[in-house]
Amino acid sequence: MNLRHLTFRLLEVYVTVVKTGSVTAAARQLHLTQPTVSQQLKRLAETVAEPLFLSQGGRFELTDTGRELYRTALDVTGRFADFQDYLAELRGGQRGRFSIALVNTAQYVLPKLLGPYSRAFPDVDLTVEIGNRQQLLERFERQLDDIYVFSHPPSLEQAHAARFLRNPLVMIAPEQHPLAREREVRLDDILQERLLLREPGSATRMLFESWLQGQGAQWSHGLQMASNGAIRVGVESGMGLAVVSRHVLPSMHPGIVILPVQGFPIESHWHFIIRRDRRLPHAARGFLEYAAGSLEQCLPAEYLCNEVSELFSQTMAEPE
Amino acid sequence: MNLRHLTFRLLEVYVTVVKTGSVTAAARQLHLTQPTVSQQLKRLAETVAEPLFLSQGGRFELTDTGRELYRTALDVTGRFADFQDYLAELRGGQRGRFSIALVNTAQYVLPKLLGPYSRAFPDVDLTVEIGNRQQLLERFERQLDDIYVFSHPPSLEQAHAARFLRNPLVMIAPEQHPLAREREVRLDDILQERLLLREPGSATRMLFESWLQGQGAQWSHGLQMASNGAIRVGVESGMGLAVVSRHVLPSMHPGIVILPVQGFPIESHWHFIIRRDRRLPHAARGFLEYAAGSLEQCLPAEYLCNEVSELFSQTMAEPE
DNA sequence: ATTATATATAGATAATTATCTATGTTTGGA
DNA sequence: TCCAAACATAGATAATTATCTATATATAAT
Repeated sequence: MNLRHLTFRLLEVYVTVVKTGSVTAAARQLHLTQPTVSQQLKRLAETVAEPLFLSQGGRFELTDTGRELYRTALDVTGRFADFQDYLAELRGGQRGRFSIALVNTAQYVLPKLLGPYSRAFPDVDLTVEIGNRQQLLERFERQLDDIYVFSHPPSLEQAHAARFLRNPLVMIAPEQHPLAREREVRLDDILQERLLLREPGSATRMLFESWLQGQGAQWSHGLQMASNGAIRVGVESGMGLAVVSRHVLPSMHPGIVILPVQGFPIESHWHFIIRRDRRLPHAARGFLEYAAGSLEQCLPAEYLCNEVSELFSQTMAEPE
Repeated sequence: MNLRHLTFRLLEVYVTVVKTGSVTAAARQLHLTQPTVSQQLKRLAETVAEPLFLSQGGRFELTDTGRELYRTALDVTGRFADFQDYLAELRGGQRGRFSIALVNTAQYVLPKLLGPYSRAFPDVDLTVEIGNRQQLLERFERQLDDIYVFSHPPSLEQAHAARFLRNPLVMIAPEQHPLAREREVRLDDILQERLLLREPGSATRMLFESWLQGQGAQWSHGLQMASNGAIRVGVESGMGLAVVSRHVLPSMHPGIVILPVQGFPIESHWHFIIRRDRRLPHAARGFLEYAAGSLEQCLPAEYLCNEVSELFSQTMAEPE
């Protein structure tokens, strides 16, 4: 037999024999029969092609070679145990890396979850990608990320999705706006106003436009702005009205009011999305588990909609 | 597959692949075919149950797990290589231990060989046992030593033997002895003298007595002394004559003369003896090889009789 | 687009391992 | 001197490994 064919198991057996000082004891400890261990020893000695023990009978004593092999075996199995610890941590989601891609709007909220998570699992390397819906869809196509956050999941053929947070869209107006004090505002009352809109690839815009279409209405004047922050400031300084996620507004938002337009807020939800065909890193799974358990502590109760655990039942059910 | 069944060979393959950065190159280097290496990699990844590479196509990149495994594999195979170095040294006879048992008389000569040997191989642990023939025979029976030095080998059934040095027995007398100046002395002339003899178990005594018997003669007065040194001093101070190995006398030996008795010196040889049934430690073999090559440099030419290398042909011819 | 190169998959097989049960053989005590 | 405990040997078998040849597929460079 060649040294190459030496297995870790065999070294493990050898170490146990040396530690216990007895073949029979080692066999008991390893849940093997005594002859099995005897034969393993014999094979090991043949492999090394040097005697490892003196006195074949009764108790035995190590030769120098045996002692040297014992040292080697301890080092080697120990080093390997380290690697297995590494794997265990990895699998427990306490270590590793994953990437998560967010739609722009979600960046106002997700840090509240990601922050505590990162503090709890400092050995996980986390990459956060941000883009509008269009950009994210491209990343999704190219399988660049492990978890995506969309308000409307792409084709469920390829992905699993679970809602985790309400994302109400509200109509906002400057404080000085004539309708700012009304109890209720009808859509028709504002269709002539100027509306600040996100770019076409944006989810917020898509949602609003499809809602509008459902109402059979059409807006007259629009002005496109690339960021939610810019829109907020624009509204504040009287440039017009806008439809934004409720989360874009800080809890206190002087200078801006939410108009109680009929049919508003437009309800939508953010989802965690994972691809069916991509192996989910343990760390990513760990994050989702963390989210399932800690969403309540991290985010305001009024927006909660924790269905994250459904992801697990979906993925568990899948064939390997 | 279980991590236990992991072989060193597999790690070696993995390390080679990572080092060369290519399956094909690794295969060439290891004298394997490319599919073999591919499959080994696959098996390894299955064993670890984590992906080790990204991008199945073209060139690949290690994952974190792959890198960690690479580190582990390097450590482990490196540690194991150390052990193999140890084995190589052991087998080269540069390291290890053995014991050699000498008859009393040989202790006057063997240090001249053992000294240079020990300086040349400082990592060999050497034990030298000394006793008279009888004591050595007992050690031989109990298989306590690796090499024995006898003048007459015990049963060759059980042992291999090879002569390495002449051991002439001489008759010595005090300088003042009446026959000290004679050209030749007849045995009859001295049979009445007092003879200082070693104890019955001694080889020198046995040899001399059997020679005497061959001559049909018998000695009248004897006096037993336990050591060659004591005998030499005894003769020097006029206690009587003695038969000793020529090697017992220093090259200059004032106060003592060698009597030119008829039939003297009694010729005999020292042999290196090794048991057939006992595994010869590599270091012991190394010593014998050293002896075969360096006897000439270590011992006076007049006593040389280097047949040590015959031991090797004998042992080589033996079935395993 | 074509081709050359690198990698993956499939299918086969001899060698080896891991393990058992049953049965000898030593060896240290009672 | 005889026994019990520990170790070794033999023979058997299912699982696994190591390796091949032949073939398919993907990638990068003309």
